[in-house]
Amino acid sequence: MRKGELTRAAILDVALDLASRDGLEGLTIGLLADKMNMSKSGVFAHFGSREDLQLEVLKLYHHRFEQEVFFPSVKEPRGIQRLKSMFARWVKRVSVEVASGCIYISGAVEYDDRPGPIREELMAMVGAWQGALLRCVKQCVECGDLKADTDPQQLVYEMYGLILALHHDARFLRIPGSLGRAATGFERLIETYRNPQTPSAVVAQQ
Amino acid sequence: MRKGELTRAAILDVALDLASRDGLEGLTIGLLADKMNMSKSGVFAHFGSREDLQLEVLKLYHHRFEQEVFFPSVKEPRGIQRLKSMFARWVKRVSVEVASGCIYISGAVEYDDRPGPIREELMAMVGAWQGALLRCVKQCVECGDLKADTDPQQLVYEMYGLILALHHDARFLRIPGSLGRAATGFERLIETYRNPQTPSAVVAQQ
DNA sequence: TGGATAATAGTACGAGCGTTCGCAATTCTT
DNA sequence: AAGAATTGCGAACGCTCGTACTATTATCCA
Repeated sequence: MRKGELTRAAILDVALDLASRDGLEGLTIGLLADKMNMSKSGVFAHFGSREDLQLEVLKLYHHRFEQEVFFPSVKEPRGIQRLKSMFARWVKRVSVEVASGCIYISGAVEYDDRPGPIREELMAMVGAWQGALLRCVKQCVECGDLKADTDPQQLVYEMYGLILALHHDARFLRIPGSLGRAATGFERLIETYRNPQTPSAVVAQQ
Repeated sequence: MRKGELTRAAILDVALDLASRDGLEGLTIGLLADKMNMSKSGVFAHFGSREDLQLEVLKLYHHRFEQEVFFPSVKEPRGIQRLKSMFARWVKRVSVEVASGCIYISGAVEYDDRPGPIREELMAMVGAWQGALLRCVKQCVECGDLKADTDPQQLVYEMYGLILALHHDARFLRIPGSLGRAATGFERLIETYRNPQTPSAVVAQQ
């Protein structure tokens, strides 16, 4: 690996930290150069433009999210167990991000009315994650873990709400115990949609 | 009313629009002056600083929120009816803000890690609203509309999550039908916590 | 090890930011 | 209507931003 690629990776790593804290839109080349003990132009040269830098940071974040949340969960068997794993890892990740900030969430606010490639990329990523959740819920219905009349979109919507509330209450309002409330909310959610004819689901409930 | 106060109010009105769209941090005096067909210094003179302007915008938003959501709801009789009114008006307000943006929500992301008077003010306002919801839920428990073992904080948490998800899915992802999902989620929520020994609550359900 | 190539620093530019200040124009008051 | 007070404009300041260009230094490969 050449030196250039190495420093580029190091820059992106620091940039992800900064963007998590201040938002993608708050990410600035000057501050990034300071943190890297480099000149502005030295940092800039690794990316064609600030927007390219932001896109790379976004991709890096997505990659880490997949690595920490998605991939370990799809190793779990289909059904409620996998869904629980997805949510648990998601909560864990966000609860860590309570200190650093979640780019999917802050990005959703920053780019809800700012067209361009970053918005497109962000929408695609968040959409992909919601899509993965949706597929998992549908599998839960198919295999009988959840009621047949379950509305998958509705369930995903409410799961997302629990995570957003966690981010809001824990990171912004600094209310203690938010993590437990997310977990409690999820359990109640699952309980509502659980198929009473499948006691095996109860057993699978660790 | 003197002319100065009149233009000041007009400026704040436009500023609220801009801040809803671009966030409080994205609110800029130059753009505001353009929209007002005034000079930058002319606009600036009405406020001691940009931060003061932002604080005034925040207060104006809070006032409108109270006017549209809170005050009409406290006229409803205590209990589940008032809670339903609060949520319904809240949803209605946010669904309008899907086009313009909600400052409570965008502000929570913008100022989750930015200390200062704006964060303090914002936290106080959001805290006050959550406090009002909390009191209302407690009254629901006291008057028997909701189960005695209801955790009020938990219920408020989940209500907030439904609203955040609405803002996220409708404004950022532009998913149709999100409004209905918020309503459905709330109904399920109430159903879970409803006191089965109080059929009167079912009657009150419009 | 020497020459080609890549990586970084330095400087400068134009734009936009919040803010200051002095002056002109308008509005209010009596 | 005249004087006083308020209101708004225009220009300028210092700052930071992203970006372009040039020169110097470090790294890679034969």
